[in-house]
Amino acid sequence: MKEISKNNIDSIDIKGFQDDLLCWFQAEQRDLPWRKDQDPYKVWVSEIMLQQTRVDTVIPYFHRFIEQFPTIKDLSEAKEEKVLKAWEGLGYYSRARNLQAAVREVHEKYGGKVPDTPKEISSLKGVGPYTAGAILSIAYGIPEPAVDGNVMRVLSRILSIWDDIAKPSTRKVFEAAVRKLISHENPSHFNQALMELGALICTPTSPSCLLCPVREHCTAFHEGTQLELPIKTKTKKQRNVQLAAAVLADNQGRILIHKRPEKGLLANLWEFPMVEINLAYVSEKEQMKDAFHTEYGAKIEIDEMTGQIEHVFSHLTWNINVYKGKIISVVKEEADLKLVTLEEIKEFPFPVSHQKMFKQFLDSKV
DNA sequence: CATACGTGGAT
DNA sequence: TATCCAAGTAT
Repeated sequence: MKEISKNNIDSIDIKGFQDDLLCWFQAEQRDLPWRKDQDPYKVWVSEIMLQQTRVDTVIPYFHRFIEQFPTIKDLSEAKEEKVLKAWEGLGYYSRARNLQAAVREVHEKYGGKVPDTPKEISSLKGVGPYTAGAILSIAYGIPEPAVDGNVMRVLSRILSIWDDIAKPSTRKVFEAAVRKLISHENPSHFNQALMELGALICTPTSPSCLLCPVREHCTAFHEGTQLELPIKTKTKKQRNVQLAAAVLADNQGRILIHKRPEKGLLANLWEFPMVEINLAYVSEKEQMKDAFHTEYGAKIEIDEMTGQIEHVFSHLTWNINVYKGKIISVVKEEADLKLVTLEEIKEFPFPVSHQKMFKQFLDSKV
């Protein structure tokens, strides 16, 4: 059935395809803040923020980030905590830390100029095949593929490519296709147009084929297979973790916060102390007092539960029972543990789940 | 290669 | 409500 369709890369009218695509992009492209100029730094920041993240979500973050860190030098010299605070709520926080590390490398090793070769730019932390191609093409006009989810969806339909786009190896198939199709006159607009088409017209569930500028070049449109493509296998389901957290105050009303480890989930963000709960055990409050003593060296008193938080990540779910309590003593006063006032707490980067937790705590006081 | 890594919006 | 997702990368 599917074998009937050839991958039409060799029969497609490449020049006609490029012209139709580029003409459409020229007329219909969205007015986005990172399209104001081609500053490689701003292109870079936008591409990192846009990884697995919607345009509408990114826009306000991009404005604030560029205002706070306008240049490579500014970001290089910033405290990591400030960078994470600027990233707070965007998710995938290693992006922010990798971006700063890479920007520092560019500042020191390349005199502040973002490198313009595939080899050099790909060696930077957080810059993978997609981002390397995006920066090279958009900022420097170099004809490199920038294959993201949009491009795979669009080209799977146009060229009738039935490979499973969930498999990492499949990206290479699309990169090879882009190398044949890309406009050498305008690689920047070509790559952006492919993505823009995926975002505006060639959407996952209901593509607007009748509005598509390249439908006459599209195998799927001719064969009516646009709703079957791309092929993407299911991901497996995630696990649950039961947790208990506590917003703990000392006798001056200061709150105890904890800095998460530098690797792994929500690395280097701050949180309210939290412990995993073992179901078949003594009461939750007793379990918490024990665990808080072991983990944080804190002697505490747990008062009432102020709420519950369910937080769904891409790969797991946190179910958190949130308590309020008092600090009797903190033995382990180290760098990852701080007592802060309600005013100071605003300066620290928290995951969204803990922002919600803090709101519940404030509400419970009135 | 498969899995970890966040979040909020769409259907 | 459940599922999938949105301009991916590191390990």
